[in-house]
Amino acid sequence: MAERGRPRAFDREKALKAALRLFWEHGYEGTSIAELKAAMGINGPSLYAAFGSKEELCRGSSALYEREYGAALLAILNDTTDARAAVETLLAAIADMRCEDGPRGCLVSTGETACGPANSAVARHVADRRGVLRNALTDRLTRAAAEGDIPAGIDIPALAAFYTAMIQGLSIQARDGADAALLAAIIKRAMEAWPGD
Amino acid sequence: MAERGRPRAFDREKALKAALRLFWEHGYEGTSIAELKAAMGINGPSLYAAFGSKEELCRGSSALYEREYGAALLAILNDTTDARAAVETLLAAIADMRCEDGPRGCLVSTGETACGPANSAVARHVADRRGVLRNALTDRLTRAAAEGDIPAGIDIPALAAFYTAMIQGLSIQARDGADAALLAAIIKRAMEAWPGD
DNA sequence: TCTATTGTGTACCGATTGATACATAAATGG
DNA sequence: CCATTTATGTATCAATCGGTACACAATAGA
Repeated sequence: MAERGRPRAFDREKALKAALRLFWEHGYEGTSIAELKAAMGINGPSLYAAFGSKEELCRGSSALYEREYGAALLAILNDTTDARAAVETLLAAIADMRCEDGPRGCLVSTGETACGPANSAVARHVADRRGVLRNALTDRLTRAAAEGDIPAGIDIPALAAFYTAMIQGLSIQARDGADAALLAAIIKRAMEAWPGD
Repeated sequence: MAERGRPRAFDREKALKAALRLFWEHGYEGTSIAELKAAMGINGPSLYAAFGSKEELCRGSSALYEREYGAALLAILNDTTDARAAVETLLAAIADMRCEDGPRGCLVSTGETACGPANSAVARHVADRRGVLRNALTDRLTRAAAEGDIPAGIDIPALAAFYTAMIQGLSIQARDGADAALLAAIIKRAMEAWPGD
């Protein structure tokens, strides 16, 4: 059974991608519906019919971001055999993140750290995603400790928070335009803090 | 010769402080003139007569921030004899930053990383301030290398960028509500990356 | 007191914000 | 064909945005 009614004239995924790009570059409050409509190539009613509201559109973009960018980060973290290499490769991937030819750095790590009272729900959502990334790091490092990749007696949550902070700092500096060599040097230095080296 | 005309009925510095608090907590785009007027306890014409525009008010708040908060950070950095202690104390001060009972973390380090096209000048201004902090770190570490506090052959700009990234990560996590003990543990870990340890 | 100067309070400006009403177009199922 | 369902395009909504016109109040110098 196919879909009833007039078919949608635009590609939902492509439109979502255009929205993601705008939110990534300008933030939630810095992106207007007018700009979204233009970039997505659709008009108001189509946007609201397909996505509900600006906030729901943002959550949809966030979900797309997780699929298209976040998942790869978690895969690096979890699938790299050596824990140290996993973290180092993760940091390198963060430094290399970019939305097409647009904004650099991790959207979640720097996103909506401050916003107006009316949009606090969006800020909380992004902050929660930062928590997810930190939890993933914590889990991976806990596993590393169990596997002997990290010496006993190391404060794992603190170590995870440290590398989370690195991700956030790298993302800000990437967004500010730091060149790849500098980011690589930062990562090299960050790995000097790896326990037991 | 005293001032002519009707005297101002509000304390300019106090009003600026109230504005700073709002910008710190909600960011430039997340703060409306209506909220500023309410918090500053003045009406539109008084605000515009005294401060010019929202953007100029923000720059004024930024200048106040530098005097009230930034200067102390630079003092720690430059006046602490031992370079390692200077950096460690600086990081601790960042972790401890707070606007009264309001937002935590360094305003500049996390501020306006994304904003709408209309406000890009403000974003550039804040990004420039991040550059100032990084330059101050670079200068201090260059001095440390010259004084022998840091071994020869260390990439000083990279080391400065690393600790700048730490400041940014600490600021984000402080803003997100991380407790002081965790931030202290992050700093302890960050100092493990100090060259030559 | 008179004039000049500056700040305050009200009331309002055009523009933009996020979001819709309504008529019409395009598809499916019968 | 018709009825139903869904999408599009135009035109617009009330609310809020940053910013001001204007009348009046309060000071200083003459």
